[in-house]
Amino acid sequence: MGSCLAERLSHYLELTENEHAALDGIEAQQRHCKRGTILRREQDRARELFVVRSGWLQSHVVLGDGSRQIMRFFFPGDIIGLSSLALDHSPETIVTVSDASVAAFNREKLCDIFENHPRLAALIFTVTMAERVSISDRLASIGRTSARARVASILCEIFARNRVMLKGELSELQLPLTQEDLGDATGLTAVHVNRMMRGLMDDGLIARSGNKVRLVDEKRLASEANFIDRYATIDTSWLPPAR
Amino acid sequence: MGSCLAERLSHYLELTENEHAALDGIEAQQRHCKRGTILRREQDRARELFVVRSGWLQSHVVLGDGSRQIMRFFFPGDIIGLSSLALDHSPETIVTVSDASVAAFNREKLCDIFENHPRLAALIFTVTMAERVSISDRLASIGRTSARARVASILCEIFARNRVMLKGELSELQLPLTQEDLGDATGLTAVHVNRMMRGLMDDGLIARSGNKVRLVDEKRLASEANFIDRYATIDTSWLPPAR
DNA sequence: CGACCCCTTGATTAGCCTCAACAACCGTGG
DNA sequence: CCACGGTTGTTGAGGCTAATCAAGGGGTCG
Repeated sequence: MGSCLAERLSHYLELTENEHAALDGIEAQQRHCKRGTILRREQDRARELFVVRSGWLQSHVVLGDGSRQIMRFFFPGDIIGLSSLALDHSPETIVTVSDASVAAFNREKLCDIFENHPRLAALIFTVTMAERVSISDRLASIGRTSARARVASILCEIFARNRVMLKGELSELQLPLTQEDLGDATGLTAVHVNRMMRGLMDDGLIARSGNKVRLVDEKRLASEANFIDRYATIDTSWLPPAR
Repeated sequence: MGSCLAERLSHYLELTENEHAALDGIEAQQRHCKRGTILRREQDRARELFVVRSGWLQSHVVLGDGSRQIMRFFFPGDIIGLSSLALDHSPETIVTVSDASVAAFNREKLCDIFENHPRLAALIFTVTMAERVSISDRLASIGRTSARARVASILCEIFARNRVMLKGELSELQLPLTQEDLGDATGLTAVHVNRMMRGLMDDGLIARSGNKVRLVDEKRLASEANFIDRYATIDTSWLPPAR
C-alpha cells in the first residue's frame, strides 16, 4: 500500500521521511482498469497525472490518414502525463495495454513538491530527462535503422525498463502487446513485425511461446539494435540536499 | 547583455527581480564558436549545460553503420545538455550548425535554482516537457508519415521555434542547414530531401533562393505535415508562487 | 585555378507496404 | 457441448516509396 512512485524513486536515491510523507498522499485514489481502457483522449483537458501501479499502458497519436504512432509504453512505477503539464490539452491518447491499476494525482501535488521538496523535484526532473534520452533513442532507431533492428530495439527496451522495478533477472516476459502494437511503436506494419520476429527466432536471438518472449541472446540482440540501457543507473550527484 | 535564458523564459512568465538575479550569473562565460565546432562528443563526461545566445546547433548520434541521426536542433534561448543530467556521459554529440555563441553553466547552478527558486525550476521543467512533446511529434512524423510530410514538418518546426524568440512575423529564414542535415533529422537521404523540397516548391508551398526559405502557404504546409506548434503558448498556471 | 562542398537530376534497386487468404485462438451464446 | 464471430498471427505475391549509384553543375575558399 506504499507509493509506487516512492518505490521507483527509491531505486535511485534513499528518500527521507519527509519526502516519503510528501509522496504518500499522491496515490490515494487508485483506479483499476481493464485492458483497452482509455484513460485520456487526445485533446482532452488534462489536469491530472498518473502513476502506474500495475499493468502496462501506452500513449499514442492518430494521424490524419488514420495511422497510429505509439509514443511510449508505460510500466509500473512510471509517471504518465507529465508532458501535458505544459499544454492544457493532452497531446496524446493514453490506453491500458493489459489490465492495470493506476493512481491519479493532480498538478497541485507536483507544485507542492517543487515548493517544499527541491531534491525530490530535481530527482523527478532527472528521471524524466532519462526518459527523454530513451525517446531520442527510439527516434534514432526509427529514423536510421532497419526493420529488424527496430523490432530488436523495442524488445530490448521493454525488457530493460521492466528490470528496473523487478530488479535482477528477467529473460522471459509475457507481452500483452499485439504485433500491431509493436508495429505502431516502431513505425512498421504488423505484417512486417511478424516477419522480423520470425527472423529473430530463426536466428536464435529470441524464443516465443504464446505471448511469452524470451531473449535467448540478449547481447547480440542489443548489438544489432544499437540498444543502450538508459535506465540501469541515473546520476543523482548534482541534486540539492534533502529538506 | 542580459541572460538569453531569462529572455526566453520571460516569454512564458514575468520573472521577479530575484529570479532575474538567479539567472544573471548563469551566462557569465560566453563562448563563440565557428560553424562545425564540436562542443561535446558522444560519451564525453558532461558536467556543464549550455544556453544558446546566438546561432544554431544540433545534437546527433552516429550508429554502428556510420549513419547519423540528428536528434534536435537548438536555437537562441534553448538549453542544451539537460538530457545528460541523468547520465554522466553524454548520449549525443553537440555541434554548431552556424557560427554561434553559447554560454556554459554547470549543474550546481541548476541545483541552486531547484533549491531557492521553485517557480523557476518548475518553469524550466515545464519548458522541457514541451520539448518532450515536440520530440514525440518528430517521432510520429518519422514513424508514420511520408518523406514529403517529414520535410514539411521539420520546416514548420524550425520556423515555429524561431518565432518564440523573434516574436511576431517570420515567413522567411536563412537556413544554415545542408540538405544532408535535414535528411539526418528526418530519417531520409539528402537526395530524397532535395526531391521533396522541389516538390514543395513546385506546389507553391515554399519558395527558396540560396539558403533562404520562405513559407508561402504555411497553413497547407502544416496541414500536410500534421504539424502542431507546441511552443506558441505553454501552460504556467500550476506553478508555485515566485520566491 | 583547382579542390571541395553542396545541390540537382536520372536510372536502378531494395526494403517495406498492401492486399489477400487462411489458421489458431479466444469468449460468447445457443 | 459445439457453433460462431472476432481478433491476432502467419505466409505469399506484387507494388510503391525511398535508397543507392552515378554524373554533372554552381559556389566558395585557399
